[in-house]
Parts: sequence; C-alpha cells; structure tokens
Amino acid sequence: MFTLAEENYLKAIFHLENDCGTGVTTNAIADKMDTRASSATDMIQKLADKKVISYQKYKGASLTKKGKSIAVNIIRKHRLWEVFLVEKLDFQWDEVHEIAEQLEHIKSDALIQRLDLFLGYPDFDPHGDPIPDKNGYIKPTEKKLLSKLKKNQQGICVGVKESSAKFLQYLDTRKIGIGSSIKVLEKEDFDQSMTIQVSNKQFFITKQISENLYLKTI
Amino acid sequence: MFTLAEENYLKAIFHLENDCGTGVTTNAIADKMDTRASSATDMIQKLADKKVISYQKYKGASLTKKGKSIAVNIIRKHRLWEVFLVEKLDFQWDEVHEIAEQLEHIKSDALIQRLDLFLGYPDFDPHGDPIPDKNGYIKPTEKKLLSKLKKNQQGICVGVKESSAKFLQYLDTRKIGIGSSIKVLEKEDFDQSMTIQVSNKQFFITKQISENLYLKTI
DNA sequence: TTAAAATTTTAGACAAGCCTAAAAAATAAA
DNA sequence: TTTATTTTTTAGGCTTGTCTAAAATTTTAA
Repeated sequence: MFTLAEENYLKAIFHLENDCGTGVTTNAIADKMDTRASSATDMIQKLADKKVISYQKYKGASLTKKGKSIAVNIIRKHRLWEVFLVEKLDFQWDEVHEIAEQLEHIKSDALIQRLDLFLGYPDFDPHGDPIPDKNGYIKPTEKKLLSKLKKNQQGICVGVKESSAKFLQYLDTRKIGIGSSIKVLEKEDFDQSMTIQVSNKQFFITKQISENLYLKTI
Repeated sequence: MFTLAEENYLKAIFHLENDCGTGVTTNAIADKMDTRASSATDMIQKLADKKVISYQKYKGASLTKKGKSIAVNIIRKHRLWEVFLVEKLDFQWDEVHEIAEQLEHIKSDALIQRLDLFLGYPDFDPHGDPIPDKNGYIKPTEKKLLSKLKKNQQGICVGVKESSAKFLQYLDTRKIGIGSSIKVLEKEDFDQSMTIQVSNKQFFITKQISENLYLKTI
C-alpha cells in the first residue's frame, strides 16, 4: 500500500515523464511537488526501494511498469471524480481540481467501478483529458496545441493543457470551452500572438494562451 | 485545520460521550481508537491545547462547543456519503461504512452542500442514523432498543446501534431492515433472549441482537 | 581542460503519531 | 486506613515526510 505522499510523487513523476518524454530530474520533481530537492531525493530513494521507479544517483528517475500502473490508476480516479463533480453536482470546470486531488486517494476498487458505471463510462474529464480504463489503457487522441496551427487553420477545442482555475475562468469569459470551434485569423511571427475566431467573435490571444489549448484539426 | 488522526479522535470522543452521557476516560478512547492509552493521552493533550476538548489529568475528557461542532460535521459528511453510496451507487448497507470512513475527511464545504442537495437533503443514513444539518443540528428521534420492549409490544425498525458488516448481513438473511415491523412474541427473563415476529416469520434472537436494533414503538 | 556554477545527495534535525516500559495517581480491597 | 490493583501519564524511541546546511557530483564556461 502506498501513502498519500508516495501517491502524489508517483503522479507527479508520471506527468513530468509524459510531458517531456524522458526520465525526470530530482529538481523537476521537487519543483512539481513544491518541496526541496533533498526531500525529493529522500522520496525518490524510497520509491526506488519499493520498485515503482528506476533510479540511479544523479541520473534522474522514471516509473517502472508497476509505478506507472499505480500512477495511471490515481489519474483515472481523479478524472472520474471530476466528471462526477461537474456532471452530477453541477460544479464549474474551474472548481473541481482541488476537490478531486483529495478524492483521488480514496481506496476502494468497488467504489471506482461503480462510480464509472454511474457516470456512464465517460471517455474524457471536464478539461478534455482522457480517462484511463480500469486496465490503465489510455485511448490515444490526436490533438494539437493551438500554438502549432498556422494562419487560416481551424479546429475544435478538445482539451486544455493547463487547468488552473484562473486560466479556465479566462476561457469562460470568452466562451471558449470543450467543443468550441476555433480558427486562426492572424498569427504574429514575432511573439506568436494570434487573432482567433470563436463562433462569431474575435479575440487577440498571447502565446501563453495558445500553448495551453488543445485542438482537433479538421 | 485538523489532521486525519485528530478528526478521528474527535469523532470517537463524540460517540463515546453520546453513548454514555458523560465525560470519557483515556482508556475508553484508546479502546475505541484501537490504540494504546499512552497514545490516547498524547492526542488528548494535543486536542486540549487546541481547545476542542476540555481535559484535566486523570479526570477524563469531553468535547468543547468547538470540538463538538467539528465532530458533528464529520459525522454529517460520513452519513451523507453513505446515502450517496447506497442510493446512487447501489452499494448494500453493510458495504458502505469503510468507504465513508475515508470520504468523511474530504475537505470542501461546497462539496457537502452540493452533495446534500443532490441527495435531496436526506434525514437519515442507510442505517437509520440521523444526518446533522449544516448547522450541526441533529433532529431528536424517539427510538427504543428492541431489548427494552416487553412481551407483545411491537414497533418499526428505525435503526441499528452496531453497524458492522457481520451484524448487517445477519439482519439481511432474516429480511430485517429499516422499516421492518417487529413484534415481541416471547421474552426469556433468564438471558433476555426473545422470539420475534418479522412480517410473517418468527425468529429466535439473543440479547446481543435485541440490544442493537432500534424501534419506534406504535 | 580546468575552474566555476548548478544540481543532487547526505547528514542531522524536527513534528506528528504511534510504540514499550516505568512512574504516578486514583480506585478498590483487606 | 493502609495496601493492592487498575488507570493514566511520562519518558524515551521509532517511522514518515519535511527542512537546512554542507558535501559530492555533474555540467558549463573560461
């Protein structure tokens, strides 16, 4: 059995490895966990002892098969609870992350199985992130960052990379959400800023925004 | 903010105080928490420092107003989650206690408020225990232990005192549940055992059973 | 390619929550 | 009422997860 802290480290390492495609450094983990490098080292060594990460001193860490399976299960729980909060309890998409951070650690396979059924086996959470199935399988989705699109290309918003309440509220005020159709009208070479069209409105957005919106191009 | 351990001690002290009507001893707390008296003393002193219990060395402890309010809120969360598990996720009444023990520690007032609404503001949990409202008010209910009834008296089952899975399953096999009509046909002075009638069946039950079933007499 | 800078690890400490063993206080019994 | 027993508290130790400060290693730069 894994403690709350261990589970959170595993999740953090999973996300870091997923984003960068490579093994992750101690500093990156410490950063993500908002703690000190020395604390991260301590935990990394403990997780290595438990065979959920492979690790060589000074060389960074990466999840083993077992570690990955534990991390994916936590993510599955997190995303299912987010669906529950939005679909059943009528929370907004910017309000659910913190609560799901707590709920994801509840230990009961039966609970998650029944919750999944209750929600109708959803494929995506309210931010467009795929929900792993009970075997840990994550359906691969073709999605592109809005920032990768060129002038006149368009797509449907299928997810957000960042999911901080502030960013989500920014999107809300512009009526941008999962399913919104977005077209690039102008793109500035100099700073990557864009003018985009969402339904019948136009917005000027910075690189910081376009790098956090996922589209499915059409 | 209170830790998980602190919350569990507060809940235990609340239940002990409620059952016996008086301040509770260190040993009673240790017993309920399945730990050592020395550990209980440590925690009692910490809770007294935090002003949630009043405590004098060697004299036992009792909850302050603040402590009681925290305990009742945890119980409210526990019982609401139990309703959710049974009503929405189709769990049996003997399966929900352990899961609710985890869920009761999730910290979010908005969550509980919305859960309460989602469930239709239930008054009782699946074991017949009253659900405190958001101000901590517990509706007083007149209920009697089956063991207090005399021959030929009858009532409707409105709750169980013990709620272990084993006891609940025992009741299930005899089709005794909340709402069952129960009549005392015979009562043995010597050992308090009884013959009872439930719908059209008769059962022989021991004192241990009759002391754990609450009835509303008619 | 060697010195400076950055990263990572180790060493030692601390709080929370538990333990055992022993001391202190309260209660029961002779 | 004095002794025996039970209850409760204290003392000291252990683990988890954190910290700071210092040492070790790796990377970068001169």
